[in-house]
Amino acid sequence: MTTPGRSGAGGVAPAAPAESGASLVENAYRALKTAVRDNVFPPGYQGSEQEIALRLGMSRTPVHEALIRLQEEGLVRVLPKRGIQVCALSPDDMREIYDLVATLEGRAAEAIAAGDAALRTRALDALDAINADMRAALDRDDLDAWAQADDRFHRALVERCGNRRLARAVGTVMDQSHRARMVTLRLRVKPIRSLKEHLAVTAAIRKGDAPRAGALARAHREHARDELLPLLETLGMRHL
Amino acid sequence: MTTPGRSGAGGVAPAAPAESGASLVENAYRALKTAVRDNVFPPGYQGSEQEIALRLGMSRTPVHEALIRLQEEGLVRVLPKRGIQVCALSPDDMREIYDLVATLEGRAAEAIAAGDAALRTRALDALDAINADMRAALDRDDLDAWAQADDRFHRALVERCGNRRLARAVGTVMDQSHRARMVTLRLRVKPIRSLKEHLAVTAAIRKGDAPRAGALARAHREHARDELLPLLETLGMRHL
DNA sequence: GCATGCCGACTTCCATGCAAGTTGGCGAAT
DNA sequence: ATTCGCCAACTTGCATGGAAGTCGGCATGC
Repeated sequence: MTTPGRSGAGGVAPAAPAESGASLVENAYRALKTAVRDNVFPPGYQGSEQEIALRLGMSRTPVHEALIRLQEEGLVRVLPKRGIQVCALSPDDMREIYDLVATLEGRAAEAIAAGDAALRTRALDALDAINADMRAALDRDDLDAWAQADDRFHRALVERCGNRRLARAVGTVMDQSHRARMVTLRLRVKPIRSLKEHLAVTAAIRKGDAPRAGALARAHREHARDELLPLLETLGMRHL
Repeated sequence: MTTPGRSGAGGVAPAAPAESGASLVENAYRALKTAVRDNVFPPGYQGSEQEIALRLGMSRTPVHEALIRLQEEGLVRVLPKRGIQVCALSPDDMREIYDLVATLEGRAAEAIAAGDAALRTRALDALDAINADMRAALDRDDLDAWAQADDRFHRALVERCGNRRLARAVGTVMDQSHRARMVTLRLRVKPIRSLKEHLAVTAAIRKGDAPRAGALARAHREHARDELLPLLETLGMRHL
């Protein structure tokens, strides 16, 4: 029941910030996606469409449609007549995700390095700025700012490679794993190595050395995976 | 308008083969996907949810929900209050798709070649059988059978690499481009080269030479792209 | 005590109605 | 002849109600 009386208490989305320009389905989609990403919904199952609709102040229909989209993206599962469930990720899922992302970001770095001057220049401008931000965050020991810069670096890589479908594919699995990354963020050692590897990738792109840029970007994600997976196994995190 | 009077004429799905075990949404989803894949719907825009619902013998709701899924997969676009549109693919879209598929199938071949003996053996059994079928199809000059074997080879590659998300990502873009591939199938020269390259990939996997298997699989798709794209440009196919 | 069958509360599924928005064409004014 | 404005027909967005399915708990039989 979850005390529907006090709807504004601390629920999934406080009566919806709503982004009033969009449709209700869009609002529901964003609110639910954010809620899953930020671990407002734990990985286990949660509630019914009715309950969510109540909390978001709308009817069941737009919630239902938003859930279809989220299911398509692998964030939730709709059990035929039993409610909805937030997908949990096993270590094997994380392996899949890192493998896929390593491959695609490798290709993205390759494509940028091999691209024409205009593409490369614009990408490098963005990457340099992000690298500077990351260095500043490291100097301040600001872990959250570091994580944000890290996200931006990887996103810039795939969004500027000239292949929107590749960027979308990466985005989908990154959404799936966002929650897990946040959980493990503070468990890891100080991520000084990341900046170095980002700089190396950037340098290879600047030189136009496509194979090297690709290999470095791929290796970077593989390092992260090799650091993360044993940690998960050790902590016995079967699903998160 | 498309003469809604003669509903049984030769429409999208002849009163639905229906797969009675599933839900209406699932039926609508499959019927529409098949219709788009098989070019029953031309790339331009088509009709309204109402019309489709009529043809499939159901209400608007399940059709609407199926369309949401198809939109998420990039097959159709729902224009806010104006109806639905089947997505057309530009040559640049085809470039994106081939680039993405080359990358992912390359990685899949690599993973299989580097995988443990059991994985490799099972994959090789499947690939060998498919290669035999393709050879037989070529000997019979059966282009349709060749295309089917080609599809099966590439699907086997990604479905047996041990990464379901990779397989799904490939499947999504292959669905998008299926129609275009069918259109161009008969324009190309006799695809004797494909079999050779498939055999080379298979051999590299058998030897456990992962880098080579990956490079060959990647090159195979790049060859197909280099053969297809100029053809599209020449024929002035801006969208299909 | 333990297994079994039934029932009620809960869920999604789907049909339908109304509201709101867009478009194309017709008529009137210039 | 041309342009502008309005209106009717069409579209999806969303709410709601009934139908069908699933599960947990309770009563009943052993």
